[in-house]
Amino acid sequence: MSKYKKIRPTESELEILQVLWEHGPSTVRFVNDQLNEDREVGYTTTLKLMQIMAEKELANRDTSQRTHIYSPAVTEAETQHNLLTQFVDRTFKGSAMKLVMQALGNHNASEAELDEIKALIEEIETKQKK
Amino acid sequence: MSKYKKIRPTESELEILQVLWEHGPSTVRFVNDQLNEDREVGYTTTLKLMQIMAEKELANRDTSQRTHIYSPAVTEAETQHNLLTQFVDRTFKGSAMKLVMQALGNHNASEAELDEIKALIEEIETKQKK
DNA sequence: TTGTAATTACGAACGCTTTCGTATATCTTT
DNA sequence: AAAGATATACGAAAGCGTTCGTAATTACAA
Repeated sequence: MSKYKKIRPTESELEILQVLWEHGPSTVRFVNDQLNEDREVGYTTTLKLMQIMAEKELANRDTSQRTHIYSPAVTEAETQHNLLTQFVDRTFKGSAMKLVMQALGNHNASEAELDEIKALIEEIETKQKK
Repeated sequence: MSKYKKIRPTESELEILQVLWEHGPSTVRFVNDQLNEDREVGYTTTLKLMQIMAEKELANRDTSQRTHIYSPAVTEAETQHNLLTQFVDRTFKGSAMKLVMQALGNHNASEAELDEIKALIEEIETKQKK
């Protein structure tokens, strides 16, 4: 886990990050349009949030043009990992296994997905054998 | 899933619930003492939170004595399930599998735990076969 | 009984996130 | 060039959770 940084985007920031992760570098206008497919958000609201995200270094912005371009400054994987760790600590008192059991038990998993998990378990076991 | 209710305890409320789940019906004094083993919290702070929790019906309180007794009004399992669902929606866009993969990949799992998961997968597969 | 301790009740303040109104600048269109 | 559209900047307010001071009440002890 390369550099240490506690990435803790808020709920709104996470929504925006998800747009950036999915679509790559984007304008405020574009992000706002995406958000508005789910719920109504004012343009300046999104703008403000993205400006804050730039300050916090959750996003980078290119201000060379009049219309600024924002890109994610954190990866989806590391953010998910951080949020997950935090969530597990809080809700499951640190027991990731309890969480996995809950998740597996409560959500419908396809055969393919279960196979994926089995493969992952195999892999972990192989590593541990050494 | 018996009654529908969106259980969304805040972080502080969750801490208190965890004390109630672990120790059963408790006084504010007791809960506050427990919390103070981890971090400093004022007595009236805890009191206030627990009063709010009673209002929100996250906890029940018995006011028949001068010193009120609080008990959890929600179970640990259903609360974890709700928080997990919400978290998965937010952070993994609803893909519980992605979450499981992250959790499995990033945390050290013992052989026994992996066996447990394999057993659970077996069980799910058997059910689906039908 | 009088004072001390413990408990509940209440309200206010603080911090953080979110929302948005308004001002200003820049581009586009006519 | 003027008008309208679009962008950023800024500040303030609203909402929510958390914290705590203070008052009022009840129990206990001297």
